[in-house]
Amino acid sequence: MNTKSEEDYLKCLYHLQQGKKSVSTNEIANYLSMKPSSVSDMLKKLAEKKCVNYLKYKGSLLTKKGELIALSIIRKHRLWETFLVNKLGFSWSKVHNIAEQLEHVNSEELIDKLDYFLEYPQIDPHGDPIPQKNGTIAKLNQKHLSELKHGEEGVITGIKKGTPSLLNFLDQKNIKLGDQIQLISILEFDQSAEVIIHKKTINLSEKICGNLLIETLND
Amino acid sequence: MNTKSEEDYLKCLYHLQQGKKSVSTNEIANYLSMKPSSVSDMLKKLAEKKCVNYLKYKGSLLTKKGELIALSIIRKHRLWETFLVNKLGFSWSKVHNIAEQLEHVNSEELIDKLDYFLEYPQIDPHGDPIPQKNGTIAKLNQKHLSELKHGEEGVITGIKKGTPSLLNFLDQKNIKLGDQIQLISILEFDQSAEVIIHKKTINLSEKICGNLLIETLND
DNA sequence: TATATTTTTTAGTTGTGTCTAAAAAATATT
DNA sequence: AATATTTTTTAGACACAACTAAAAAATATA
Repeated sequence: MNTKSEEDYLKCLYHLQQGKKSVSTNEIANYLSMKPSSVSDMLKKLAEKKCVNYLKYKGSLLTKKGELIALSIIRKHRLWETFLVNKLGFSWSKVHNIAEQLEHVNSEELIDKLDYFLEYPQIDPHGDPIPQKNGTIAKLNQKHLSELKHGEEGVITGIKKGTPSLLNFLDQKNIKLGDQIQLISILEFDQSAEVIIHKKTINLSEKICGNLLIETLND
Repeated sequence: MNTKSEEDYLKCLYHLQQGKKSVSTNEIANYLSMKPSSVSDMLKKLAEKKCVNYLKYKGSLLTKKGELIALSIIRKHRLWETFLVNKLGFSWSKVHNIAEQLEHVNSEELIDKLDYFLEYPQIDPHGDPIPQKNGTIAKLNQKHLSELKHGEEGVITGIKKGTPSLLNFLDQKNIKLGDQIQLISILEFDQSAEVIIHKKTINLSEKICGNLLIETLND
């Protein structure tokens, strides 16, 4: 078992190392709001536990073992966020701090049962993919709504130009960041989109489609 | 805010002090599987925080402040246990350790929303009353099923004589400890009981009634 | 009541995870 | 290449919450 602190470092390393060949001590300190000396200490400890490849003065990277632990914590974090939003009715933006605490609760059975209860979600309310139990994780890719294939679904994760009239429209339709959306078809005569959102089919104009950013699972 | 450790001591004191005028250091140490010296240290600390009335060599009792904190943690513990059993499908007996972790998650909004999601339960799956947000808590009283008033409901919290044939019967009907049960009426000619359990009405013989212990909220 | 036993507290130690300050290594500048 | 700057590590301190061992107080026993 790992302490809460160790788990925080592993998760932090996972996020920082994406697409890099090494993560510096200062980067970690900055990300976690700690002093570099504290980070050095912990890296030494995690290296001894074979969770991190750490070369003095050269930076760090997760080992396979460390990466799997990090992914299991990210999995817990994102499942709990999904629970908080979908079941308890929290808004998208208020769940992070609570999930930061819940992610450290230690029980494999709990997470298995939560996953089942949530019906094995693939994407969390922020549009980030939820790692599977075995550590696999889908790649992210954000597109315009109009770029989706017919039938493809995703999560609304951004609004390109947040003009008041657009925000008003979305508010009126109760469309929020984090909502699941599925493209049915693009109508040829005006390029407007038939979509399913909140289990209802509605039509969105070309202009609106172009301003909605959608996170999907596959290319 | 209080540390996990402080919360554990306050909760422990709440449980130990029921019906007593003081709790000894050794009792606490024994309950928490710690050494008396560690307990002395913590009692001094909690006394400084005005959570405990502590007289050297004489024992301890919670202050009103300490009691309210203890009740809020017990409230969280019992709401989470209810969630684990009623929503995630855990069995009655496996939820304690997980709830011990979840009870330390700190977010008032989380507990409010969980309470609503669970439809404001009054009793947890072990038949213990759930403290209200304001710190009030119902008294416990365990009765035989046949002692309930008509229409009264409670939770099955014990089986008087666990003979194999009775356990078999309960197993076959899928009746478990922690299940909610409501008495409709006692039939005069054989003293058998009409009850609602799992949303269905069934009849239980006098003998079975006499062996089921039910926790109810009121006298 | 004097002594023995039990309970409780105090004093000092340990491990974890943070910190500050100083030293060492790596990198940038002249 | 020598020096200055930045980054990183080491060394030592501190808070927390546990521990052991010894001292002190309370209680029981002879």
